[in-house]
Amino acid sequence: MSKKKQDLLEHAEKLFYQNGFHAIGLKRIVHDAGVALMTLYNHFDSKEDLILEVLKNREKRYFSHLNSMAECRNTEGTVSVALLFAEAHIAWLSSSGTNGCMFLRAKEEYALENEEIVNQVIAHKKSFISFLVKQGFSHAHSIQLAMLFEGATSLSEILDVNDIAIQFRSLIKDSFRE
Amino acid sequence: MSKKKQDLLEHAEKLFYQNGFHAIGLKRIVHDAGVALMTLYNHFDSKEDLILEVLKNREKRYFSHLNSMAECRNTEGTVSVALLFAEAHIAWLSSSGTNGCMFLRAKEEYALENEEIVNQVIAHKKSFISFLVKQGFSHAHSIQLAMLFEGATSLSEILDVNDIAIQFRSLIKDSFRE
DNA sequence: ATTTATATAGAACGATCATTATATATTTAT
DNA sequence: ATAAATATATAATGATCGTTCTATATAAAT
Repeated sequence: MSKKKQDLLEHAEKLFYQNGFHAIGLKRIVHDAGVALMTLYNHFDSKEDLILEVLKNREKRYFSHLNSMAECRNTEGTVSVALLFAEAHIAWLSSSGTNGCMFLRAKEEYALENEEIVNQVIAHKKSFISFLVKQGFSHAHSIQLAMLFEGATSLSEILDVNDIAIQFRSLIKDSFRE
Repeated sequence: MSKKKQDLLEHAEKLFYQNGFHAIGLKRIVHDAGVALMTLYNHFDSKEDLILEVLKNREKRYFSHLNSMAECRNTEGTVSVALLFAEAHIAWLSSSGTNGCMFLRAKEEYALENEEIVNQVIAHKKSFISFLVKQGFSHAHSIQLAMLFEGATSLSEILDVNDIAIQFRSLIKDSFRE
């Protein structure tokens, strides 16, 4: 991929996450990326196309992050594995910032405006649940884990991530004990 | 309160929730409320002031909703009480729509733009946790409950609320059993 | 070296944004 | 009935929005 395109994706992701999608203009994105406005339109059809690609990029990175954790999985047992992914998610939250889930925010902002964005976010969340099922969790347990993950993400906007991590682990131990 | 003002608050809340705060213009709000633009500025200092009042209004309604549930609390015991509030929250989600938590969305959109909005949302979430503590839950359990509530709200954007309710109750039973 | 592709700055487009001004009307209170 | 308060429609403000056009410059490929 072109370096300019990569710069655009990176700065767009950061700005969208910190300010929201409607709140940030393309002028600001190209300025921060150090790129001309026409270069953006050379790589992306529209702002909403840029948003779609930003989300695809972020999804790929998030799953890579989880998978890299799953690899060093020397332990079996539902609790341990769930705790493993919980730590991975907490680590993601710590480095990602405290502005909620970017996917859900995109869906919320474009709920009535862009069906493609909405569908892509729904697909992402469903494939996250599928990912958990593939890891050996039951469907019910996967939904429960997903709920806990979303809850941790939201609450990290209000409370310290370390305090959340403690209760996060505690909830998992109680719900997944064998 | 003036009826015009109430109409404005109601339509603003609905439009903000469905479209986002930056995405919706004041023209659209006054049009839907059947009111002149200057009437809005007669009742509110600015768009962001309107947002603050919408959130205050919603917070009042949400806590009223929870309290009306707490009143018909003929049962004691941590699990039963937690389940009671869980049902109240599920009922709120069912009637509120599936676009996430309006408070967090406001905080996210104005994170770098309006400190007052951010602080009001943080205060709201903290007073929700305080509410739980007042209901007799430990601090740790209150944070856990808050996390579950937020998770249910987020996940209701993706899955059917009834399916969520099942796992929601299951998580509470596991974590709050005496 | 010449062609082809990509990036540049800057202006223009039409639209919409929040906000203010103006001047007329309607409602409410005394 | 008279005065005060509130609501109305409309337009203007200056700014910003996403997108397109133009014309020049840089870079890559043949």
